[in-house]
Amino acid sequence: MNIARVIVDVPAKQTDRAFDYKIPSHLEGVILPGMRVVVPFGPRKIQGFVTALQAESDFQQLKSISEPMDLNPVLNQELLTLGEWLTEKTLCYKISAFQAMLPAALKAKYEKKLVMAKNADRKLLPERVSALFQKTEEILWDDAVKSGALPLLQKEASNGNIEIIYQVKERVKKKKVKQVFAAADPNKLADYLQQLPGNATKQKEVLEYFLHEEGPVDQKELFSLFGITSSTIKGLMQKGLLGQRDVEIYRNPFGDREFERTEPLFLTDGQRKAIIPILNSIENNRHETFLLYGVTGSGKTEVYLQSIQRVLENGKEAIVLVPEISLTPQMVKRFKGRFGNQVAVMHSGLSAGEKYDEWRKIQRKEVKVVVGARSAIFAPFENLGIIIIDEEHETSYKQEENPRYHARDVAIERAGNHKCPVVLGSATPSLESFARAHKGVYHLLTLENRMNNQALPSVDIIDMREELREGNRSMFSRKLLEKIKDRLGKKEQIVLFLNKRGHSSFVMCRDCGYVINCPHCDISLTYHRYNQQMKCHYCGYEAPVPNACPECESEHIRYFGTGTQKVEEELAKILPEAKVIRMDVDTTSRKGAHEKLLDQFQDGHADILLGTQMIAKGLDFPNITLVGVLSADTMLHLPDFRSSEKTFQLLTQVSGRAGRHELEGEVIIQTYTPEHYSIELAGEQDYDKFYEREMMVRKIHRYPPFYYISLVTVSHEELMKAVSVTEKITQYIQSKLSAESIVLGPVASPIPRINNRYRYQCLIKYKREPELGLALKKVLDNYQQDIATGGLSVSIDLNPYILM
DNA sequence: AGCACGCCGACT
DNA sequence: GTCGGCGTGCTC
Repeated sequence: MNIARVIVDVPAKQTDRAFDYKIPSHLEGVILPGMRVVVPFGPRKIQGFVTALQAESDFQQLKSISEPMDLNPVLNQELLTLGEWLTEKTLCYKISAFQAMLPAALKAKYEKKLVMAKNADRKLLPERVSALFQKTEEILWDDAVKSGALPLLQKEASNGNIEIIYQVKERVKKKKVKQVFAAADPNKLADYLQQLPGNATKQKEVLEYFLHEEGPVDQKELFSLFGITSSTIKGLMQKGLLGQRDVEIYRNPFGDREFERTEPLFLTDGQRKAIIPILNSIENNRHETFLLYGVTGSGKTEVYLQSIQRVLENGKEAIVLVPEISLTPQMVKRFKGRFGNQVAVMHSGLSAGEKYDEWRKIQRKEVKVVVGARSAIFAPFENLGIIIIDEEHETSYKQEENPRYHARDVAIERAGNHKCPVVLGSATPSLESFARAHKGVYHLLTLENRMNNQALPSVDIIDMREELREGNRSMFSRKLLEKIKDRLGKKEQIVLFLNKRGHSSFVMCRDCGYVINCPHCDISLTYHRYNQQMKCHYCGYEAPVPNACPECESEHIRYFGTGTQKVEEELAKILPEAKVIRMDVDTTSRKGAHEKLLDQFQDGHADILLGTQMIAKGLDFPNITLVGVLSADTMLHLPDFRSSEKTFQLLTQVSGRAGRHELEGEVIIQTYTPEHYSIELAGEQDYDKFYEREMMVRKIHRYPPFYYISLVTVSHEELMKAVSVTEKITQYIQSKLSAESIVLGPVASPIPRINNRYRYQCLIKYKREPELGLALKKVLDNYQQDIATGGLSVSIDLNPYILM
């Protein structure tokens, strides 16, 4: 078994297979499946993943593995197999699947450099070249290109005077601290202490310290303790009195924060009824998917916590997924509070190094629970007892780049491997999941009442067209304003929700109606007030607001649409006494800002919390009695068959923020389309009715959950190329499918151009097409050349969540 | 994805 | 005659 099958780090069709390598004798038994290795590949060296060991290979001229990159495999057998599965399910490259399962820190970094050959005679080198090597031993390739001396250097390389080397490097280093310890016994230290000259005061102090404390001490601590620098330590080390070593440590994103321990709460009848089947499944090692459907505030989290507790008692591990956006300190607190340092947390707010450290805690079995966003589903546990997905309906569980996986699917696959339950929790389940629960594919568990039986808040829907007709042109309806004033008077708190950050959404000329678009994308530019710039959210293009309309030269340029910033300004104008905290991507991007703002609000330092998406979930403050949704329809008109569902879910989630404790809550929803069923039913907080209504719509239009959908998006710099390729793909797919399936296309994408690339697409709706995956694979094969060199891009999503 | 190899046009 | 353009095919 001295041959390794290796998947190399070259994401391309032609290299999407295993390459065999010899394992050099000194590495036999060291190299194991799941390890990262450095291998020679053509003239360069690259990273690869060992997927298996074997005794023989069909290939004649095997090369040898250069070196291992890990002491222990980073992928266990289950994850290796899961990688294969991912590849098939999402049509991605094997290497992409493996990399998606690991923290980004483990992705290789490559360096290409030039060094002088060992036997090269400096004097024989051209002057320009030897001058370059005067300062450094090695020259980075990119620097060589910039210097313009590359042709010369290459010539010397072919003469054998210069070597081109390829290096594979780690992206992130393990964090280490230097520790100092006594390297001699106390007697010897005491002896030396005597011999030291009187002016060596610092050395004396340090030695005296080590007479009592022999143990390793962080060097930093010594520095601050005695006001010394490393030279003092070095001096003592040279005398053989002290020793120094590097110790690996974890970065600690939570500081030395203590989390207050909590005990399991007494379950309500409803919770108890819901948890029994889950515990049953845990005890019997049964793979089963539960849909835990409970209104906001019904205590789903406690059900999760106690299920996990049972899993831990059985010596197994748990994965909890929460949407990125609600992975708030509040959420972390609940899990760390219950399970202490058995919990690892993985979310995008952590640096690459911090994520890597949390991942290593899992890998080393130092923790038993991981709470994290989408990618935490790949946590390298080996003894999973439960997987929980909170806010199951959230679209952020779908990865929108390759591999385009849905965490829910991965969860069910992994739970199948481990014979353990999956719990999907939501107050507003996705139609797909609720339908599956109805069909009995998932086991439906319902929490009907809020804890302490609080009433759901009362919801008022305000028709903003009516307001306009009656002369109210502000963004606040009279009723909302009145209620806000009322709460301000009572010292109760208010949450205002707006689904848009920034200032205005687009810039338009009032005279001719010209909307300023991005020159590279077919999308309007967004106005950002802080720097007076218009920005494209797709390609990053930025430009100042023009003084005059580019079309008609009118100076009546106006900003349309309302963002959080603008609301904040407006509030300051009409309610100057109100203290407002604004929470959106712009105010929470700094580390810890999120928590700080929430703490401020909780401590009553503000009356109004104004924010986007991110305040829709998880907030649980007793003093909130009014929730205002400033514009319910912002997402309703998106070209997306799920827009009604998303609107309903969002409104329901936001409404749930009010009146969770003793005080009763009220919700005001402002809208221009009050008659739309998703808004009307959100007002009535009737999920079941919404489900029925929406299912009818989906059935008529043949969308999920009645049909599966797949989306092929083609893009190219030339419009005609994009169109013709999409046309051919559409025809081919059509010819491969049964009569019940529907192929829509080719049509321009909802955003027909991004970054100067034209985008066309083809949507496939089907009930059963076992051959579709194969056909789509063939499509990719067929256009492989154009994709590789012709600037063509073909992306395939087998279950898209964003149709743009 | 790189990179080498190879086959054609424009220059010392 | 050679330098360098980028099309083609290979990487264990």
